[in-house]
Amino acid sequence: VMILRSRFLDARRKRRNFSKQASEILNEYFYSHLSNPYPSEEAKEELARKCGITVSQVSNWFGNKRIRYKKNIGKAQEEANLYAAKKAAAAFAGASPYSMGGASQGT
Amino acid sequence: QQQQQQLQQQQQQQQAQVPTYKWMQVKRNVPKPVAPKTNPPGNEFVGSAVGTSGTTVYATSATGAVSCLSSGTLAGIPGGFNNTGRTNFTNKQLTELEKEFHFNKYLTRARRIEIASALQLNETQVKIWFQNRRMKQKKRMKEGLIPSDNAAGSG
DNA sequence: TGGCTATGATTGATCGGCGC
DNA sequence: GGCGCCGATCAATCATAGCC
Repeated sequence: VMILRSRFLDARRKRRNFSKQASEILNEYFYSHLSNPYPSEEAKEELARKCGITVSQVSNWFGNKRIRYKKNIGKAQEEANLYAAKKAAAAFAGASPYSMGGASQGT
Repeated sequence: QQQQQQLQQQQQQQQAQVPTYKWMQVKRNVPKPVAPKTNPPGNEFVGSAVGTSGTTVYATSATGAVSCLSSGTLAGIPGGFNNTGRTNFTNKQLTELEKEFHFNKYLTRARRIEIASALQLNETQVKIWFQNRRMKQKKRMKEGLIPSDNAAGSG
């Protein structure tokens, strides 16, 4: 048994949760694109940069998020409402902090 | 493709602000929820012929299931299925596949059959393994890792 | 310190598109 | 019309991080 285990006891072994900031960014994108949470390669790169993680990690995050979200359908998706509220609040402000559509070149 | 963007939230219920979108309903054709019947220790006949059609890789007959894993003997046991249908390759099988992979990243039909037979796996499983392997290598390349088996990680 | 949940990574297998 | 490959994704699982 351990033989099979040892096989990959090197990669997932050590891992760290993404920073709160990173999770925030990812969640913001996810819930602001809840209708189609499939970021393009470019969007992933952008997110990866913002979060300070790799593109693969972004892909993993969205993969996990989508699956886990589906599993929670039926339950109270507080997160969804939470970010929906935040989005609404942001709308009032007159800004769209969750618009990842165009590559905004902040200066 | 844009049309998809306009997905149709048909199941839109009075669900607060969280409607059900198409992607939430996406369901993949799970391989096989394993044989519902009980698998008493004794039957070791492994995966039968690979679906020539290609569509259904797994044995169309539920009896085609193999639960070698239950035996617990991992010393060279052919693909052990899980209760989810996911094949659990043994260390030996993986070793052989890796060796072949180092030899050549792509397999020929003939070679595939040989390996599949030697490892007691379906041709499709071997094919899929190689495909995933190639993708894995590409991914590692992007991360900056050396695909070579000679990974000298100093530090 | 021990149990439970949350979370990131891995991986066999599937989906859709492409070229031969 | 079928087959293999690619790229992305799914779905289940593993193993650890994090909290109480």
